[in-house]
Amino acid sequence: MNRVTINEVAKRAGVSKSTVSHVLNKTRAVEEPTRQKVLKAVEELGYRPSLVARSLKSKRTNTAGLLISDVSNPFYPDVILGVEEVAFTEDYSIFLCNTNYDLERGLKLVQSLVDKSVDGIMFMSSSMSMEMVQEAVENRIKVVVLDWEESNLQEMASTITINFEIGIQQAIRHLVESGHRRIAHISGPLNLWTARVRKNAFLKALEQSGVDPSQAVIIEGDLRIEGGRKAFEQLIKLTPRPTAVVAANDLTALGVIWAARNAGLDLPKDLSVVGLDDIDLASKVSPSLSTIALPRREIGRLAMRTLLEMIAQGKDAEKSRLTVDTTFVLRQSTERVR
Amino acid sequence: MNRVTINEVAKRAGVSKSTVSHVLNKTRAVEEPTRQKVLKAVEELGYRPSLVARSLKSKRTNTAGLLISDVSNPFYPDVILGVEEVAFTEDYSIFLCNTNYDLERGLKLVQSLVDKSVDGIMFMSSSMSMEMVQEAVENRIKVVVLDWEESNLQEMASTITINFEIGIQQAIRHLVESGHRRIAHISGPLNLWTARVRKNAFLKALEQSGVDPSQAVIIEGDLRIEGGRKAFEQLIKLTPRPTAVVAANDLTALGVIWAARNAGLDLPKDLSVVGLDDIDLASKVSPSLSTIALPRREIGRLAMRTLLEMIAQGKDAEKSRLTVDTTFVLRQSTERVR
DNA sequence: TTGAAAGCGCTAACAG
DNA sequence: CTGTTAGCGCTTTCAA
Repeated sequence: MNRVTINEVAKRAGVSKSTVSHVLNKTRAVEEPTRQKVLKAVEELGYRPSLVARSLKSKRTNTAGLLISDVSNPFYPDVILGVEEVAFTEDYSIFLCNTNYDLERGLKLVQSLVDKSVDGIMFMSSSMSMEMVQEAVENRIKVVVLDWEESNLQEMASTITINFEIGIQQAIRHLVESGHRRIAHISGPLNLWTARVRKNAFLKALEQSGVDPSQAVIIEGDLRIEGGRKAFEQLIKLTPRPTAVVAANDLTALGVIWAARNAGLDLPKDLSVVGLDDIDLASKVSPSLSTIALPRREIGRLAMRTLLEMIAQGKDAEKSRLTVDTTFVLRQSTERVR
Repeated sequence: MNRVTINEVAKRAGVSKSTVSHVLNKTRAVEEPTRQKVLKAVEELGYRPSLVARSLKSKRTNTAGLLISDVSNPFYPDVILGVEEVAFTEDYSIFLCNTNYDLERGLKLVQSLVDKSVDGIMFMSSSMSMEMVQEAVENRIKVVVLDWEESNLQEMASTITINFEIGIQQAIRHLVESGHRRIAHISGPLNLWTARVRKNAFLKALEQSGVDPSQAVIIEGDLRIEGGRKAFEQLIKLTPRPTAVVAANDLTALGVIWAARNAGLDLPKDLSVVGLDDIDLASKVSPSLSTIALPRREIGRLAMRTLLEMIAQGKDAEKSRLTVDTTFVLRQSTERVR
């Protein structure tokens, strides 16, 4: 009734347990007859090696942590699927951790992953601190960080950077070509690095399209629907009112759209809205959302692949610098200004 | 640079490692001065016990698996949050596994969880097999199953059952009172137990509201948007055409709504649609979706709590039978028939 | 009140 | 080619 161990297999096969270990791991040559005896015993007893025992010895657990802000943020599910897709092929299991946008909670989660000796951690929460990364690295845990930058991060972790500039540029160019001049931006919380990056890309894109960025309206949101709603309340009071708004993510954009509709505006006639992320929903709401798409699933795959490479390299694994591009997707929430 | 072990702590504190272990786990009385020495050494060295070593001895890993169909199905994120909420308080980490609606993949994932000696598994995928449950139970792993029933499941696992009848009844009653008589149902794949349960609840509710269930139209969907679209294609061809449809889940309902809109129907005037799940989206699309709500987050909490109880009880833990209720939520996708 | 020592189930270096 | 043995880092008897 108890889990069968390597000893019982060895006994049944009439060999030593090291032989059993070796045939199972193909780690040294074994005479065919002996091999067969072992395999037979394994089969008959239904033996499955205990990974925790193996981990104690080998210092590898075949597990990795994935730290995200909040699964119910539609940005993440596809990323998770990408991670799992490659994890599965390598027999890795993924600990999913939601920081709930809370730094303290995030740190506790990381510590718990460290205690469990995961082989690596993918940091994808927007709430990040160097402390978390250090905690991992000091314990020889490989780290991949999505879309974050800090002076001394580079030497500790691989990074995946999202090139927002390119997609945002396309979006702004489209808006300007459609006659928009007063274009507002609803950013994420500006204490987040990634929010600042997007904001700066926005300003830069304005300039490149010949619009004076110093006049641009920036409203700080929270990357959620509610923030979009609130931002709209401010937006509506401005004179002259912006004719277009580029939000830091799709949820914010949807918040704007729904608030605008509640306020009796006719979208996109009265206001053009651009999101960012291209979550599933974006193509399905009405009006469908023009947005800046990013390859979420591919990001997940890349992150896990990168982690596996670092793990395979061991000790002083190289840190890779990856970049993924974004693209403007034109739908119905943007229109030529009248 | 290497992880510090209990031995180094013992040496530094000038005590035996068993003493260190005991003060850390408060598992036997220790003289205050000795205790302080140990604590000091722990502090100075930044010692953190290795959970994998501990697990090898104690047979508990403080990890659990959560098997779902697919994170990008909006039913799951809230459930996950509920699970994690209680897991976090007990220092449990959760392996998230997506079966992708694939039985074979599901079994492999379960085996991998078994190999990693998780303390428990929560089965919440719609693609289930007894083989998976057995695989877990045979290895003394505690099991909680959501919304599934099989003759011999009861003795192996705790179950959480969703009482669909109550919510579906409310929905049907509302439709009938609004004048609907030709009410169709788009079910999930009828090889799934839970799809059959909902279908039967639908038929029963019709009868209770005085509509002949033998005349009812049932179309099989796939619990996804695409299935809803396809079902609509069939629906539209029927004469007489149903005036209302109750879908097996919200995604299906949305598929119907969007297909109907594409086909030029005016909703809800031309067709009343009821979903099931009350995903976030339901309240936000237009027209907003009348639906049968279920307490997703609470389900997650309950599942994890149940699992923890079983784990705490050990050996012959009691299996609990829980039920959660559903409720009809009236929004704009249903209307009085004309 | 504390320590020594025997494992938990594996892997791998060493010997034969 | 195979077996013996020494750990991995803990917990927990058993003795002192």
